[in-house]
Amino acid sequence: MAQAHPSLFTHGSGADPAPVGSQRVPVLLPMPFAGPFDYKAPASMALQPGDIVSVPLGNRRETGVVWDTHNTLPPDLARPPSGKTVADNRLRSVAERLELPPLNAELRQFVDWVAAYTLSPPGMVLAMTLRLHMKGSTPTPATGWIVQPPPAELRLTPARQKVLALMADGVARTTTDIASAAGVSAGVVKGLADAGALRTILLEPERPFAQPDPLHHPPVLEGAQKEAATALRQSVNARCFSVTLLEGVTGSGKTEIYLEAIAACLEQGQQALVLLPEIALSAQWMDRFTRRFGVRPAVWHSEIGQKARRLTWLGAADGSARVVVGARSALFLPFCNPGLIIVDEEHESLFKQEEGVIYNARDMAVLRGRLAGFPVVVVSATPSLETLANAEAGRYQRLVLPTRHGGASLPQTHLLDMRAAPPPRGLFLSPQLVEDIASTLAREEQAMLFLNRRGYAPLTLCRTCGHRMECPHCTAWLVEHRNRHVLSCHYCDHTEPMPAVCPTCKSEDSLTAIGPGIERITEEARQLFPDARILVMSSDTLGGPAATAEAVAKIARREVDLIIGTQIVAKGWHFPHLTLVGIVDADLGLGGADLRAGERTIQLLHQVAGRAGRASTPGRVVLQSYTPEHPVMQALLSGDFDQFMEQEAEQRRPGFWPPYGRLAALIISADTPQAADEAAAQFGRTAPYGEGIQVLGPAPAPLAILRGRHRRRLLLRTWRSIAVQPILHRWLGLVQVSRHVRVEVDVDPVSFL
DNA sequence: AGCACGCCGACT
DNA sequence: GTCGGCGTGCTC
Repeated sequence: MAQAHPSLFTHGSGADPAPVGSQRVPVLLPMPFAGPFDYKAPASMALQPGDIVSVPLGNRRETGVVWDTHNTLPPDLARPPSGKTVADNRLRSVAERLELPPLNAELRQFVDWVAAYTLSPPGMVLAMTLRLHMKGSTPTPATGWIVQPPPAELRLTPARQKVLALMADGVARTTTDIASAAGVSAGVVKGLADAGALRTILLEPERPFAQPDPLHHPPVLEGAQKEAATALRQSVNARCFSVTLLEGVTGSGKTEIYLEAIAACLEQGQQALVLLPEIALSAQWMDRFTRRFGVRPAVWHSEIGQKARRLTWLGAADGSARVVVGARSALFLPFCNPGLIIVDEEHESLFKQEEGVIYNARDMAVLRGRLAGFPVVVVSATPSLETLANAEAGRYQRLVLPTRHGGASLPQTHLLDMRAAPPPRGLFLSPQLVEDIASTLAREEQAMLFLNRRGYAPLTLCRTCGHRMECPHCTAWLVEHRNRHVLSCHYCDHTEPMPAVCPTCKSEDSLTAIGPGIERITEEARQLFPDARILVMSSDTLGGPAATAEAVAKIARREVDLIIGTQIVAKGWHFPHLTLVGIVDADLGLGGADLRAGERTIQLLHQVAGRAGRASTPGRVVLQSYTPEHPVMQALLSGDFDQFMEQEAEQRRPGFWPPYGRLAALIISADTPQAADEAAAQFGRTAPYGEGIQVLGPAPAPLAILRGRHRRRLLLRTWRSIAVQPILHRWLGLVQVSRHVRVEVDVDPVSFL
């Protein structure tokens, strides 16, 4: 029969009753649970919130963090309590506390808020912080050797003498260091140790982060630059939450100015974080930082190695990493004393994480600053409408740098009406642009062609039967990559060989490339300028950060005449000899019903245009467009972005589109269209309603099939005064979807695909 | 997220 | 007759 007191009979894996003198602690695990799990721990372990612990879970061990008993969320974001509490006698015991710095209260609160804001399980947000990939439980500190008086009978071989000579300075070294420095084998070291001439000593943990010196090389600033730097320094010195928009055209010296904010932060003994949209591409940024502060900053992004990851994490936690520069995930590092976050290129959509925990690092940076009480600086030449609206409303301070510095002038912009002067059939560069490139090259200056499309041609069509080559797993055309003789999907990893005949009608030589990609433009340019030294910059031609840095260096050394690139060229590079930028298809990106298509296009094209004429020679920008009357083209022509953004604002205001309202998207995906439709219809039927609340959809997503999954979208739009999270919570609770249907919630969506 | 438990096809 | 597919459910 059932045991009267089960707890009396269980043993081993720890379901015994919590004895007096033990505590019940919530532990948040890096897993998609609704909240922390409770464990018990002996009072002698004296666990505190923030302690990193190892706990049993099922039949394995997991690393988690002792969490707070009471939540710190505002009512808007708080979730309904999960309800059930595990009885004392079913609690398992915390296995050990790990020798790692605890997560401070500020970071724990940040994790909870981000989880609540994005409707993600808090454990998944914690996982972004805990990405240490700790092998084993405790990190073993390295051990080294130092000399000690040898016993009299020690035999002194030549190899041993070399080691002892090296070690005479009393510095502790590891076996491998000794072996390589003394030019002997590791066996010699071992032999000396066994003979009693060396003894082990714990090495100090490595301090890989040299301290940046705020006085190393201060810039000479004047006028508006000086004022802006002073204002930023004041914000940092105030040591309280504020947000400042630092706005200035490309080449106006924004970086130098915000480096002054970092200097102020260093002077106060606090840590600074710089978020860049694509850290792997920023060799030039590192150089500027190093020139200013004398040392390189700590770096964080998703591809750094295990060791660097660990060091930067610990450096952030113990304060030895004074400045960290990183991609969006660096926002979740456990800084012990943060004093400043800079978000450079704040308008960049790369700050939006679109998978897993869906969040915008720019907005969450502002949140972290608010929770911990330090300033945040967002930086852009073309600020997002969201940020401009915040500045307008007085929530953000706005600093504007009106001119380029160092005598450089802004490039002149020319619009080419492609309807009036089209290129020859099958070609994509208009005669006027070709002439401009030719004369630029003749003057021995550099020119650039920009087209934001990889590959040779975006569409392959059969002239006989009209068949289009499409991805079998996505609603997308296959893009021809002629270099590799393949067709490839840009939304999944599908790649197939270029077929010889049409797969439908079997006609030979009937498949035709429609439209240009960067490879096709390169082909055209090689024919037009056979003597020019051409460099192609795209993610296909540049394997990684090292190759990108080398390409940029080649351009700076003037070993290239014509650069042909995708958006990789728009990343803030300094190309001093570049004087002409030709934009092959300025209209690209304006199609589709995307809320921010215009805004994004103008940001990208302005950024590309900004590559021209950064030194003393004036630059020229030529835009090829079939819609020159479009407001985006006109704004690029006049350079009046403020006016363009005001027009955008006026279009969004009446329908309470962001930033004058809030959006959240529900993306429903399933293996079959029926399952997706059924789930989407259920969400449609139970959609929230009320004043200031509206639901659009369900509708097939523009990418109706992605990686073989059928996708439907719904869009919740509310007044700005209404929080979307509680509405979404209630809504999700009303619908029970089958296990094969996935529902993603995207609060503040950027992409509408 | 992992991992075990649990029912239906192709093999030693 | 088993090994193993991944569908479902649980982990304090």
